[in-house]
Amino acid sequence: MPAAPSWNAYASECPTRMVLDRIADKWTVLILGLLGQQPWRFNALLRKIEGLSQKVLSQTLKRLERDGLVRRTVFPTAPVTVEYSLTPLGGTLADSLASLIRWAEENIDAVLAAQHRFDGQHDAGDRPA
Amino acid sequence: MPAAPSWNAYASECPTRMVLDRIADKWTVLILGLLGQQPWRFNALLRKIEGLSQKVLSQTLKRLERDGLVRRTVFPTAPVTVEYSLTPLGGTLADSLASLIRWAEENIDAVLAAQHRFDGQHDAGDRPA
DNA sequence: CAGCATCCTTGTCGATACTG
DNA sequence: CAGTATCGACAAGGATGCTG
Repeated sequence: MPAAPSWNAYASECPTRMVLDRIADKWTVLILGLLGQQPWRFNALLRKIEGLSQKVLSQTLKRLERDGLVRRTVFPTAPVTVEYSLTPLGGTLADSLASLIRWAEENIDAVLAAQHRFDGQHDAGDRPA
Repeated sequence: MPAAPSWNAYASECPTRMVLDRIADKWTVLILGLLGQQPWRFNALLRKIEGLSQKVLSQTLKRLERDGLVRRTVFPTAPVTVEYSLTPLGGTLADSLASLIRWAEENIDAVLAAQHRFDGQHDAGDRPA
């Protein structure tokens, strides 16, 4: 059934909501962004993505594996080596997410400028120091 | 300065992180997804996006306005009418986000199937009932 | 190396009530 | 209609320590 089942992400009980909630996540975007380039080992991801804890990395990878987006490959070396890579399904998503990262990096200047303008007018009430 | 300042979203203190954190948000994706089609009024958005509370909608819209992605237009009718629309900057992002929603709606079947397979093998330990 | 288990601190969000 | 204010519940996330 490649047909359009007309899922609707705007309906609260729609399963797409769950998926959207998962992929619309800062860490997921960054992780899949890296996996889109090449396979990575656990600790390599951890070092690459600053501010990410093992706990969250572990959780997120497990979820992504369960969702069929990431493949976990264990090499029976000593000590054990584990490699994470994209599945074909994950590959179709990684492109969209990479474009998000690119957007952020390309438009951060404009966003920062907009924030300054906004804070100048609406005299700072709730902004972080 | 259209040049590449080499921002890096993988550095924890990089401002792009903040932006990424904001746009990689379920509600932001859904909201900008709608605004990409046409302008919307506050309560219309609220009704359209099931499960979204006024508080979160209000917060999110304010942030998006501050980031220069959304324009808030007040019409001096009685009672006052407020319309939310995309700025040009927001427009460049809305396309990427719309593709995320589309991905979710198109691939939800594959994800659901993967979850079943996974849960069958790794005997359910942490899944929600 | 690649994790899991635990504690405990945040903040995020939903529900409710009130204002211009 | 378009919000703001307050409260309380819940869960995500960081820090730490331990395992195969």
